[in-house]
Amino acid sequence: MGDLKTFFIATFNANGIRARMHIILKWLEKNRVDCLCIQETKVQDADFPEAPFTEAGFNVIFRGQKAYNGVAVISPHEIEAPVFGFSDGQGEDDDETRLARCTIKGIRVVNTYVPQGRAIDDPNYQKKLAWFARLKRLFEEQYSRDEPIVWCGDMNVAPTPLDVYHPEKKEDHVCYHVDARRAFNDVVEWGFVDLFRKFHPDEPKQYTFYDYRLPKAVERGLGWRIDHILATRPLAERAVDCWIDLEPRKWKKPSDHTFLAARFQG
DNA sequence: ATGGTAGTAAAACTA
Repeated sequence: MGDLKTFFIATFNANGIRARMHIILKWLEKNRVDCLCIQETKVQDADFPEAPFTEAGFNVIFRGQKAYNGVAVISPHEIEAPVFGFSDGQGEDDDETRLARCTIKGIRVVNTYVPQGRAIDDPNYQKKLAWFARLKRLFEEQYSRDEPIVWCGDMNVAPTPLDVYHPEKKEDHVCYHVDARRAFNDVVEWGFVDLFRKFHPDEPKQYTFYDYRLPKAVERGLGWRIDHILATRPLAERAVDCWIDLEPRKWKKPSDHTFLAARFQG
């Protein structure tokens, strides 16, 4: 159990948690996080590999479905007030397998796997834009920008031209299109600070996702920064670092995403 | 040129 004045959080799109257990457990051994948020667990709750986490001393909450989506939160501390989905009484689909919320060490954690959108002329893209708007409304109605909140996960948005390779060719991509960036930024502007950019304001080629289908994508720098950790301003003032950890990419059978971590102090 | 690989879970579908 760490000092109550520090908080260490990370986010990881596992792309199938059962195929990534060796990576997650090894990373947790090396990184004594207070909270790890996972997306794309791709497993229904009955088959979730809970025991390896509890045996290693972690609490875990999860909500998944067969083959797609799925979120989990792992912590050595008590995971208070877990809620899956928006629980806002607004949408027909509550998206419980894309949104996990809880409180850990007095910090409200929001873990999201934002819909990718498929294509800008696909109805799923409009659902993506609406998803961000619904999330913003959730923050407006159930949260305060003055309290310590961390919003993290796979946002499926590269916020600026610095955050994707060949941005000039990505204007019609669902993860870079102007409307997707605006929808994401609208939520950010409610009251969040992008912690990676707080510490690396102008660094190019800092990516969290490399498509499996592109040969030697990491070596060639063909990536996207679409996984993010954001904090409300009072909490962001306590942040001391935020970094992309590419080491797990060298381990066997890595995910197409990697770990993004942030540390708070004081 | 519109591919490519990976996970899930059992043939496509999603990313």
